[in-house]
Amino acid sequence: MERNTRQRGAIRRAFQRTGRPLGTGEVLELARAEVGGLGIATVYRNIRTLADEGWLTVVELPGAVARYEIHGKEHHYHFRCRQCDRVFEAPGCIGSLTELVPPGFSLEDHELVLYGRCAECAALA
Amino acid sequence: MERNTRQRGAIRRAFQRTGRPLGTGEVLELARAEVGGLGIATVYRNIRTLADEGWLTVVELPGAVARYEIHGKEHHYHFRCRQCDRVFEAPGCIGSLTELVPPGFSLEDHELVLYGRCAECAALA
DNA sequence: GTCGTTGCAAAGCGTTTGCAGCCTA
DNA sequence: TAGGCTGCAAACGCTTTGCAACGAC
Repeated sequence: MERNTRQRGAIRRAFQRTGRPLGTGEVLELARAEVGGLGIATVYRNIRTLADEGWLTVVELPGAVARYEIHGKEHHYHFRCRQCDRVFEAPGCIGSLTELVPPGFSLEDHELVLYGRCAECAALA
Repeated sequence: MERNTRQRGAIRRAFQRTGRPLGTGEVLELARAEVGGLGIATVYRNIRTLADEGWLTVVELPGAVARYEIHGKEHHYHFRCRQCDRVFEAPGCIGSLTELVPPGFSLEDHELVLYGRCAECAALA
């Protein structure tokens, strides 16, 4: 049976507070503000547990380490900042993709990744 | 100045002969057929060199190791078959994406990955 | 002969696992 | 009290780097 430890609570709150996909390093940093001696192995184990139980969704982007976000959000894409390397959500949905699908292929899903500068980094440049 | 070694030649030919994206392990295996003692570090270094000079293009897909293919293709997206796990090219380009970009963000590039069944697997199902 | 290149081994880096002790239920 | 959970450190797999020897030009 699953237990509610201080560590698991801190990790959950890290996702709830930021509202964007987080990598393990970001989770460790955020959750350590609450639980000082938190170890990276605990972050990995809890992320896996939370993903297995459906509380988290894995966000895999090309050439990047896996990130995770709370499951059950509206349809959205992801925007990856080339400067700070953070990932943000980009709500919305593009139209028909059928003209892109080769003949005979059956389309089930799609993932769109936007690259550029986030508002923070764009303002600094 | 760049030199034409047996190792580099074998690695180039591995790509030319197969005509599809290859990972480092596949390159090592194929090129070792020509150059027995070929080391994995040499494969990595040559792939980087060939990519830097524009002879290779990096193909990165979510949750997969990087692959490389000979440069010079038209603009295209990638279609990944969930059944046979092969990756295909999907020529074309979607229209405006500006309505997806959050306020203050600056869009530089985008990538679209389609998931589903390729013609071959769809026909079998 | 120069100096780019190679193979080996060691070092990184992100992730997983073994283990003894801790703590939630 | 039982056994899930934690932190530490070592193990992992993949990639990069240091280094002395090699070989293309």
